[in-house]
Amino acid sequence: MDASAPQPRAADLLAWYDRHRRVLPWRALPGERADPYRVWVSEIMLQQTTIAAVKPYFERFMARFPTVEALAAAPSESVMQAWAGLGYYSRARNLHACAKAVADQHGGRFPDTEEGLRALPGIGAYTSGAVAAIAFDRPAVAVDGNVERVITRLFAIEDEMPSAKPLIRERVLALLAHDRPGDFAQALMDLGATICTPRSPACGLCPWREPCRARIEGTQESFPRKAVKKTGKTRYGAAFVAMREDGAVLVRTRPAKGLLGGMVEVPGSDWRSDYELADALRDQPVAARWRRLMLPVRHVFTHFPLELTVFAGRVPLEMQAPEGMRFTPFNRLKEEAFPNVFLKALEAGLEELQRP
DNA sequence: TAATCGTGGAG
DNA sequence: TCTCCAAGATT
Repeated sequence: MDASAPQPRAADLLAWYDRHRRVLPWRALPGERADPYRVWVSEIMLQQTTIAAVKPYFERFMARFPTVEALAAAPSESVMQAWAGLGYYSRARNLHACAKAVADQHGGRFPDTEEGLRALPGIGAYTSGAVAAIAFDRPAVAVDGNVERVITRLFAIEDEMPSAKPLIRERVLALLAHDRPGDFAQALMDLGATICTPRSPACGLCPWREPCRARIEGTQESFPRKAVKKTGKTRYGAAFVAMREDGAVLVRTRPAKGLLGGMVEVPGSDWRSDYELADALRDQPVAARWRRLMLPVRHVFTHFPLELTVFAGRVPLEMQAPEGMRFTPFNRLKEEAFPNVFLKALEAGLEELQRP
């Protein structure tokens, strides 16, 4: 052990935070009280999602659903549409369920303890701690990817993720600034996001550069330790863009659970690694003279890549939508809760139909 | 414990 | 082009 290395102190982190804290739409200014509703919505949106991607969604969401009561009273289609494009759609379903629980069972006020928050849908170990600390200034720890990186470097924790999680929590709890728990939680995340970055961390600017074991040993970028994860096999499928003579397009809503659950799609086949394109017409939603697009739509999900072959066709005005499907007027397509993969397919299909 | 679950940007 | 990964939760 190197006896000359000092122990990390929360006070040094907070002093850095007071000078360098980021200004964010959901974050209260110094001295202001945080709004639990805004904090909660932001924390759900920020799960596995970058700040840059969240910002426009957050602003639109707040304008559309200003309070937890407004969100609870909204139809689910409206909530899913507001979330469309942001990904991980179970978050939106759980968010809506959580708003209803808060409105109906908690009088419109969020529980102000980690345990109370943890019992709500979509709120797990991280988010319960984050909301408790940030919105209610409770002495709770919020361990996200930033904190995992900062702490594993600070103490040179060799255990692979996610096995190291209990030890990380323990270390954060020992460091916690009990006089400023909310600021401490946000400071730890700001440090990870701006200084203690995954690659090329700015150790020279870090308030914890002296006590950091990894920096002392020169192994910063090797933390946190984690196993390499392998990507799944490519899946293939067909999607059909059927446009009626008046411009309306055939769509349907996906089942509530599973991949892209509760979102809207253009009809298509299952997605399988052994899908045979030669049999694609078996999967057509309605009979039509389909034009097959030469360039497939490529899309990458977390656990597998997808290649979607798009078929585009015109159908007569009197065509009835099959059971479970509907025609959406062209000028209302933008109001449908399409995930990006189906926006890509739709765009490709519509472009094809414009050609002579 | 290990899968599942989106998307876009950075290097 | 490819890999990583971003304020994770659920099953």
